[in-house]
Amino acid sequence: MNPILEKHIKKYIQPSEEDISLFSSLVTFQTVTAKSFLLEPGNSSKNEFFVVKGCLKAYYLDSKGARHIIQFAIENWWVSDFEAFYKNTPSTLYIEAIEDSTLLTLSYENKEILFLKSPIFERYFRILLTNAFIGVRKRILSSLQKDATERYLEFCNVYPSIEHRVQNNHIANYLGISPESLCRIKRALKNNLTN
Amino acid sequence: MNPILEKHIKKYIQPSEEDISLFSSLVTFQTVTAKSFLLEPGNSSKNEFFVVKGCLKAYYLDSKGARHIIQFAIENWWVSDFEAFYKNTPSTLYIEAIEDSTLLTLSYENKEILFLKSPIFERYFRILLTNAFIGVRKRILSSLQKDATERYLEFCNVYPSIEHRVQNNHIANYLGISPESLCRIKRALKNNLTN
DNA sequence: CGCGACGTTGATTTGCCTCAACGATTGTGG
DNA sequence: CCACAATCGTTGAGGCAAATCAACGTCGCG
Repeated sequence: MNPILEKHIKKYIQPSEEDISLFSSLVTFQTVTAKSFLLEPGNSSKNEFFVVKGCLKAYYLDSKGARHIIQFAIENWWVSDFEAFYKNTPSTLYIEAIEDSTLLTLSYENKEILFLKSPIFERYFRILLTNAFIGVRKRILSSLQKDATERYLEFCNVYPSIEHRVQNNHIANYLGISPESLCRIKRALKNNLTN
Repeated sequence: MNPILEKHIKKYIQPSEEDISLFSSLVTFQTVTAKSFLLEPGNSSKNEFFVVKGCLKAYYLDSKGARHIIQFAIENWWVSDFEAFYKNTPSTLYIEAIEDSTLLTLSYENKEILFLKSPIFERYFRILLTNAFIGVRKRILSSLQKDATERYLEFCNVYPSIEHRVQNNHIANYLGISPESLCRIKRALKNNLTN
């Protein structure tokens, strides 16, 4: 078993040796270069990815072709197309590597096998999902009640390490503002610091 | 077991008779009048509520005292303060009945007992959470990429029944716009239809 | 070296908020 | 059951934050 994932699992549940080796046998190790696609609409492979090292982005294209980044994934994050994964609907999500990355891949079929043989992992994924849900709820609240500057500062707090790893227009896209606005926000903040 | 909840459960999993009667023994039946509070900050009782009949709203008050409705709950919805429920942090959420409602209440302690004795319900709640997560993600996308008119139309599609059950300013609050704006949006839409 | 992608800056426009006033509807006590 | 208050919905005027449009500088790369 990959030690990073094992450590992550043991933060939430206490699996037996057998549980761990079962999980280990069901995931596959993978290294990808920057700009590789792990998921594209039309590609029907249903996988969840655990980021051991590197950085990914998950985004949708809307009906006008505009891109909307919904999530970044760095070390210790799981990322997948939840909707396609659980609802058997065609995927509309792109998952793309921003940096050269090493990943563990868990297929839909293997996840079902995992749950059947070691139901303790239902709990693991339920807890992760709860945390993700709480985080997304917070993001809704801030998108509704906070202005762009506040949201940018919040982003910097939540993802201090990402801030220098992804380009400006990706962050602007995630925050739902234009790259020009983000640029002006950064300038205003810098001026405030030096005055 | 309440037939409405039993039907809801059986949409997602196949529990045994014993599972169902265990669940039934762990929830309590409750009727409340409109404007009753089911959860308030400071009230440390940790419960999840299943709406058998009626309508609730869940909202936060921010540091400036402004209210932000994060969720409506009607028939067949579960509602709770996820954050307090799972993280043992003090609750900052209000859950309030909009209509006279009948509810089933599941306490934190009983939910843990439920999971211990009938782990199949881990799966039930994991699936519900996944669906909720997908819904909240969609809401983020629309709050970031769509204007107020589009968000209102989306709301009407997602909650056609709620639209006439809750007052205008609640819907505006949920959408993150002012009641005045929502009023103007409705007028503009009506004019478009008649022209 | 030259091309393309990205970041920066300014000018203008736009969507929505805030404030204020007034009409409609609901709820309540006499 | 009516009268009045309180709450909610509607409309207009003015202001602000952020988008859009356009231009230019900079950096990395074939």
